[in-house]
Formats: sequence, C-alpha cells, structure tokens
Amino acid sequence: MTKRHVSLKDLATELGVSVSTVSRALKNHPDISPQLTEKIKKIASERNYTPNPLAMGLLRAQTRMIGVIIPDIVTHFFASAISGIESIAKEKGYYIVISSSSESMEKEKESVENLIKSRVDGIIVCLSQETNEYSHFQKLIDNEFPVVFFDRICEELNTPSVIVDGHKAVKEIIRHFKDNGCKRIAYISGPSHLNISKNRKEGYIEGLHECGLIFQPELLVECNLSANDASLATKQLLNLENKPDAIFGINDTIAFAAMKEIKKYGLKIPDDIALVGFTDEFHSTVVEPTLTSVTHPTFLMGREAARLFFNSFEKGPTYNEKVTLPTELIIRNSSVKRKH
Amino acid sequence: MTKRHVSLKDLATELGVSVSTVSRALKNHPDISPQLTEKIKKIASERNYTPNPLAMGLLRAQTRMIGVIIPDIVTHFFASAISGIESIAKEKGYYIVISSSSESMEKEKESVENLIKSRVDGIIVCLSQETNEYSHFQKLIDNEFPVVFFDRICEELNTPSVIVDGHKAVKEIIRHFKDNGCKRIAYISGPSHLNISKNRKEGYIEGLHECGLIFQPELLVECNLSANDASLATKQLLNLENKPDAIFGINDTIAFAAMKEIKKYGLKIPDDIALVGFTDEFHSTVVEPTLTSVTHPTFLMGREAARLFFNSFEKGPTYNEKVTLPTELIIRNSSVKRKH
DNA sequence: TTGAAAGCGCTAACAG
DNA sequence: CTGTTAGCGCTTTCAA
Repeated sequence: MTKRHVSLKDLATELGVSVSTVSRALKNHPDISPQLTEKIKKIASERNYTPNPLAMGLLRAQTRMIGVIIPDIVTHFFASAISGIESIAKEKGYYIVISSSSESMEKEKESVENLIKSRVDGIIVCLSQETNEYSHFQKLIDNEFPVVFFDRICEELNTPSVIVDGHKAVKEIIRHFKDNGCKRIAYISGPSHLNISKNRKEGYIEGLHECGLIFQPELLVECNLSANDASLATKQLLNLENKPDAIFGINDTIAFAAMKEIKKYGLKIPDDIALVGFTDEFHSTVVEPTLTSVTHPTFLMGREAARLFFNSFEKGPTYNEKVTLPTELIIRNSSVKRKH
Repeated sequence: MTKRHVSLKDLATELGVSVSTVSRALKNHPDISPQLTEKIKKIASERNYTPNPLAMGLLRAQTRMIGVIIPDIVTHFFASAISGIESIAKEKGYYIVISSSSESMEKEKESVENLIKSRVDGIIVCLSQETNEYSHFQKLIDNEFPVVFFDRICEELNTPSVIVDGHKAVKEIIRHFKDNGCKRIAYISGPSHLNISKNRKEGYIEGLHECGLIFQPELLVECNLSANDASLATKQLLNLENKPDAIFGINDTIAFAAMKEIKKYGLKIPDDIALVGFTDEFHSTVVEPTLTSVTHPTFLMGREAARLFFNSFEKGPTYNEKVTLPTELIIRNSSVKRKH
C-alpha cells in the first residue's frame, strides 16, 4: 500500500495552513474561524483523514487497548465473556487484545509480560487452573496498573473482581437432588486452590448438611477440568462399592464427560444416577437426556468485568469493587427421577 | 501507575551517554565497544526496559497487529480458527485484534473501518453470512492492503484464501448415505450466495448423480445458519408428503437443531432418518445418537490463513495463493441404519 | 486568529 | 566509537 493514511501534515500542506491549525479546527477549537474550520473539516473527510492512534498513544502514553487473559478461547464460557468485554470496550472506543494462557501458569505469566510490553492500558483476567501463586499480578497492582479478575479470581488480591454465587447455586442443586430422592450425592470438583472449587465445595458441604445428609469424602473427587480427567473421576465414582445416585459436575464439560462415562457403564440417567452441570452451554439441550444445569451469566460477566475496569480508571487505584452475579438452576431431564 | 516504563532516554541519562548509543548497544551495533554494550544491556535489563511499540509503530508505520473479522466468537469453529491464527501470529511477534461482525454485513463494514483506523497491518476475515457485496474489501485490495479470507470467502476477489473441500466432502456423505440404503437425501443449506453453500450444493447434486439418485428440489432447503431457522427448515422437510430418509446439515449447529426437531416428530435417528453434520464439534459425541460429521480442520485453517497472511507480506500484492484443506468423514451412530 | 516549536520514544543518516 | 539531528503524527504551550 503506497501511502496508506493521510496525516494532519498532508491536509495542512494541501490547504496552505499549519498543522496546528488543522488540528485545532478538527476539534472545534474556538480560536479558529468558523469558515476555516468548515473548510478544513470538509477536506479532512474527503481525504478520509483519521487520527493516527500510534501518535496519540505516544503522546498520551496510553493505547486504548485492554489485555484479556483467559485459559482458552474455544470454551464457550470464555468466548462469551470475551464477547461481553468487547461489547462494552467498543462503546468506550477501546480495543481488546486476547491472550490465552492454555490453562498454564507459565503461559499466563508470559501473557502478562507480553501484554505489558505492548503497553495495554490494563488487563482483565480469568486465572488459569494451574495458577496458585500471584506475584505476576501483585507486581502490577503494586504499580497501580489496572487489573480486574472474573470468575477464577484471586481473593487475596486487592483489585476489582466479578464472580458468580457458586455457594448458593450448589446449595440449590443439592436441595434439588434431595427433592428427587437422591441420598448419595457426588461432586466432581476442579483443582482445590481455585476459588470456584472452594466456593462450590462449601456450598456442597453446607447443602448436604442442610438436607440432613452427611458428607462422604469418597464422593468428592477432583479433576483438572479436562474432559479426560473428568472421565477418570467419574470412573472412580462408578467403581465405588456404594455408588452415588447423583453427580454434580463443576462445569458442563465435566458433566458431559460424566454423562458419557455413566452411559458406558450401562447406567441410566437420571434414574440410576441424576446429573447436573454448571454453566449451561447451548448443548445442554441437545444431549440425551437434556442436562440440568446452572446458568452462568457469561456474557454479563464479561460486561461487568469491563465495567469495573473502566471504573478503576476513573476512581483510581483504591477502587476495589467486588461483584457477585446470581445464577439460576435450569431443571431438565438429567436430574428428575421418575420413581423415588 | 506513576512512571510505567523506562525509556531509552532514562537509561541514557542514568549512564551519562546519548540515546543513540543506548539504542545501538541494545541491538548489538558493531560500532559500540563491547564493554559499553555489556554495561548498557545490563542496566537495561535491570530496569526492565522494553521498547515502546507505539514509538516503533510510528516510525515504521506498522503496528504488528492483525485484524481478524469473524461472524462471532462464541461458535466453536470461529474460536478455534482464531486460536490457530493466534498461534502463528504469536510466533511472529504479532498481536491479533478481533472484531465480530455478528453475521451482519453492516457490522462487517464497520469492523473493517475501525480496524483500518487503528492501523492494523492487514486483516484476516471469514465473511458474515449476509455479505453479498464486497466493495469494502475490494477497496483495501486495490490499495494493496493485505486481506486474507478463510472458509467463507469471496471467490472473485484477487487475494489469498483458505477453504475446505466441501464439494468432495459432501459427495462422500452422499455415498455414505447411499451405502446405508438412503434414497431421499435432503440437504439443509445456508444462504445461497455463500461459497460454502455453493460448493456443498454442487457436491450434493453431483453426489446424488453419481449414486444414481435424482435431485429433488424439495429436498434442498435453505436456512440462515441459526438454530432457529434450521428447526424451521427441518420442519419443512418433515412435513413433506414424501419425507426424506436422510438429512445432511451444512454445519453441526444445523444438524443439532435438526436432531431436536426429528426427535420431536417422534422419528428415529438413524432408522427413520439418517443425519450427518459438518464441522465435528466436540459435542458430536455427546448427543444421542452420536452425530456423524465431517471434520473441519478448524485450528489448522486459522494457522493456514495466518501463514498466507505473512506470505503476502513477503511476496507482495501479487501473491494470491488459494489453499484447499481436506476433510474427513467421521462415521458415528446417527447415520448407520441397522436394517436396510 | 494563526503559526512555530517542543516533545512523546525511537531509529537512522550524518558528523565528528 | 559516540553524539547530534531530523522526523514518524500529533497536541500544546508560547509567540505573534
């Protein structure tokens, strides 16, 4: 491309005025005569002038770009959150730059570094499942660099965050299982250092308690959030002498994997084993039986995260709002037993 | 954040040398004495110096950012393609900026404009399903601005592109249906102006012909690629006096929707109606029956698109490689009739 | 009412 | 071997 963009200088020489005059005219500076302003604006639009963001960025020391670090982009939940972030970034005239951590803490650290190198104005992050050490974020926060967490957050860090009320959601699930006659309710959790695992586990235990059920350690298994590992975890549960009659997966991916495994064992869902997931992806309604799940307001979560981000710009480094979004249990066929 | 990044100037004053000396030392210019170079590098790394990409961008008139325009980000196929693009962009030290068209031509045009405004070095795009007019890309190509298409491409435009061999893939599907005793094979297509619709339709008609079946216009229905519209299209087929005994959906989303609808009608898959999709999303193996589908090398497609993009940098505006990727039919339960 | 000049961070001639 | 200067595109004092 020969001469890609026209600059103020181009316009200035064409009009025989100075660059500063053009600059001023374009932003309606009162000092410039209305006629000149008019004339300048006219040819600016004719020549498709658009300000060079690089130059502006240099000047203002900001890029109007937000770094977004997520475990991966192909999982519906993350994609949807990104979509939410993008929607409000767009309104504000910001761009987002996405960087996947691939669920690896090492790559997450790299992402942070690269994003900083590219001078993003701040970052919005959902932690990798491996992340159990937060110095790479602590450093930024200490430097008053805007950091917002969503979903998988670090609770100790003094920075805005958005989460979902997993505690309450799981209690609802347990109640629902109980209402359907389940007595041995298993929970396939994620890595125990993750806040989502912790919250949901608390909800699990408290829920059992409230339903007069006792917590059986062998019914709480952990997996690394991959479908494969979830299958293993499910097998472990199904090989129990005293099998569970209900399984709750920490997300829908886990629940889908569990579903496959249960079918492989020749057990019936929901009659032999009731099943509930979390996140409510589109496919919950396609699988057989349709999957009962907790709706996770994914898009909204992204929007909230972005909102907090822009707030932290305005309100400064002391700003530290924590948002908790509600969930809703959507009951489908996988958890409603016909006889009990 | 007080003083976010150190500059060459900072280092220069600290060391009592000039900026250019620092600049040169950092890139191992032979003119600078080894000792000085060593010393400069040492404190540069101590101070965490990283070059300011804005300044570099201004100078070189390039941002090292690639604009990526996709219909949406939550569909697995697009997310996966982005992932592929990102993987090779990263290798080259480029960032990608994603912009969704939401399947709207209007928004696609906006995306192009915004991306150009933000001075990306080129764009990689998968057309919105509405796009039937290409002036917004033509303009860029005329200006020798790098544009690469993937999957949903404009065949007339003289620019690199990556597609999948839909023609061949569909012929394989028809053959497979035939082998399973199907005689009335329906095809739920997308908007007819899309290249993917056209290719697959050709494959459909040719495939029927090769199998000694005749093309029945009522068995070819179009939908707008949404699950909703696909349900409608399916209904239309199921309401036919002479129902189809096989349905092929242009992608898995369509196939899933068709599956729901067929079940609702109380028909059995595959025995009453065999079903095949396209793209092979993860959930193909979770639905019941498991969905026969064509694997679409989504990640690879993104990588190829990115590769072509960088090629077009090196080889200049005449470069116009067209890549066609192979597919593979993965046979599962939705298409294998037990009796025929 | 308009222009000149400096500076954001960096590189690349051009001088010494 | 190292420093000076100009310039990428823009805004913003300071002068006129």
